[in-house]
Amino acid sequence: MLRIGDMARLAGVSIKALRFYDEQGLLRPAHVDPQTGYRYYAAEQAEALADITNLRAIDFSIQEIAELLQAPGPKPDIVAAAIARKKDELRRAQIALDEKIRIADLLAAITADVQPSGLSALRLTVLEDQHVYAQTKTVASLGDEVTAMFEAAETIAAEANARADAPPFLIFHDPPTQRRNLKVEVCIPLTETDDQLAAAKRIAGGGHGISAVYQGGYATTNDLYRQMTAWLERAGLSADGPLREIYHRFGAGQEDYSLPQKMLARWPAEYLTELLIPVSLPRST
Amino acid sequence: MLRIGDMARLAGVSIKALRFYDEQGLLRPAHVDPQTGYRYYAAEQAEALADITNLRAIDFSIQEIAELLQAPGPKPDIVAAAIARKKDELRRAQIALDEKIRIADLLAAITADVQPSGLSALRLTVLEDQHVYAQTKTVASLGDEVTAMFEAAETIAAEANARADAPPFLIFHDPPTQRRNLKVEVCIPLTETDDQLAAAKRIAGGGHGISAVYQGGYATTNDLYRQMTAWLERAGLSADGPLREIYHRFGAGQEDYSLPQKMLARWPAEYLTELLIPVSLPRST
DNA sequence: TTGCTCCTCACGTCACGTGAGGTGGC
DNA sequence: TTGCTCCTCACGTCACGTGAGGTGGC
Repeated sequence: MLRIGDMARLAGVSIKALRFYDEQGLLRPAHVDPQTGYRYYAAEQAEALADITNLRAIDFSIQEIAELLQAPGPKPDIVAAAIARKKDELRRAQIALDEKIRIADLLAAITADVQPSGLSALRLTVLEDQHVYAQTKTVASLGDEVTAMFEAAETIAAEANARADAPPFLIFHDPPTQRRNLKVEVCIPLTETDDQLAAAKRIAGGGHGISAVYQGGYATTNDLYRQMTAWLERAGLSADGPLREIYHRFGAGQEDYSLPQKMLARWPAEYLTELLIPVSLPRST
Repeated sequence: MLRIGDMARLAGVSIKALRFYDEQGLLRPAHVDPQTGYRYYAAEQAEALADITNLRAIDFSIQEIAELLQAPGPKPDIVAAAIARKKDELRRAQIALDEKIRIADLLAAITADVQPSGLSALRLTVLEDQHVYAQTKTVASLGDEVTAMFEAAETIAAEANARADAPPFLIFHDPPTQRRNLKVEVCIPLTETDDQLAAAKRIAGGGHGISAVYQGGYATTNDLYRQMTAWLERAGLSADGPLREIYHRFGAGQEDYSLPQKMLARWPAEYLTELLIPVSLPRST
């Protein structure tokens, strides 16, 4: 019989870890002295412990190991399948890590330029899947024509009772700096389940964007957009999709629909608008 | 002024996160209503929050961010340097992950063969740096000659008062299955600081090994060794260095030295011996 | 007025590490 | 006998998430 310290040294784990495995029921000592509480392990238990440390080395959790070792059926097959699944998990973690390194590069590139911390104002955004009601149109100019599109779209979404609790947005298929005849797409977020509406569609996420928020009327959109693209350019990055303008707080007619209070502003000074430029992450370096 | 929910939506964080940042002093609301405790944020605070979320996205801890934002000096430089350091950290994490995937492959390969869980008996070991007193010699056969080498080595280490609290081991520069004239190296672990002893040296770690522990006399060494190499071979792996036999519990003369009780056994049946075969991890797949 | 938003506790997470304070074993 | 080993609490970790139970605001 081995005392806990012997077992720990033999297996290269801490005494605390062995006590923890005992407590969790993962590896009970072969014998516990009822007087002293001393744990005694059989030499053969080193094998069970090896199972545990081997699996811990590839990020199996204690619970996963417990389930694995209790599972009925042929052990080697079950363990092999579990390792294969874990490997997939590790690969996904690797992809996530790689993405983080590329984001670090992106942030580093931006830092050089933007004030005051170097990062402020620009926020990295992860684009999510979205269900929207969408209408695309080439408008002579921004303004009333776009407002009318939003009013109509909100009304339709409200009638279908499918509006989600998220801000509407505008996709600029032409840059906003192009004053005349720009193709724009009005988008109203819908609850995920709805697919009754004809113009409902899904915008696939997965990518990243750089966004900035500003307060006030829409007169500043163009300036900010120009500044953002200048920053991106100097950072060696470029847009990877059309600009989105997201209306977090805005003025609305609400004749045939109504919006939650939090989205509404009485005066342009209270508008809250986000400009979002999709970007692709730099190559890993 | 924005309420906590508005701020959260705008920045893509949870309300709970904002309360936590407040509590941690990372981002205090511009105003807190003394009556209700309601937190109100200024729209400009969205920029400070963007800093936080940007840095969180690349695994900065809350504390790191707090230190970074408080640090004196030119922000963009400080932030850029911190991002560079974090990138190194992420790279190291990536290397560690890659290693785990390769270990998963190694374990999967072994699983197919070994009973009962498929992993038992074989334990993955990470080789550490070690300081040892070492003597190499070609012995006619294993047995008394090796024992004498250990006795002499223990005595010398004891005289130098440099013995570390770790088991002695033998390196087989020839396979143990070669019965006659094998080159072996006797190693006694030393405390790290000692370099007075002439035959003291450092064994560099960093690699991995596969090890198995057995109880009893040394007659079984060869059998187990053969079994282990057979397992490795069938798993498509091969040894990447000489076999080590590590004596966790053994018989010793102790004439001119003495060892801690835990290392000693009275009879061969109580011996505890580990066989360790260095292996290189499979290529990442 | 009625939901909706916000508030403050309090607890859970994960696999142990770090003491504190005390006893058993060779 | 004296260290050495072991024991059991109790608390900390990290960045929030998940309620519970209650109040403010439009």
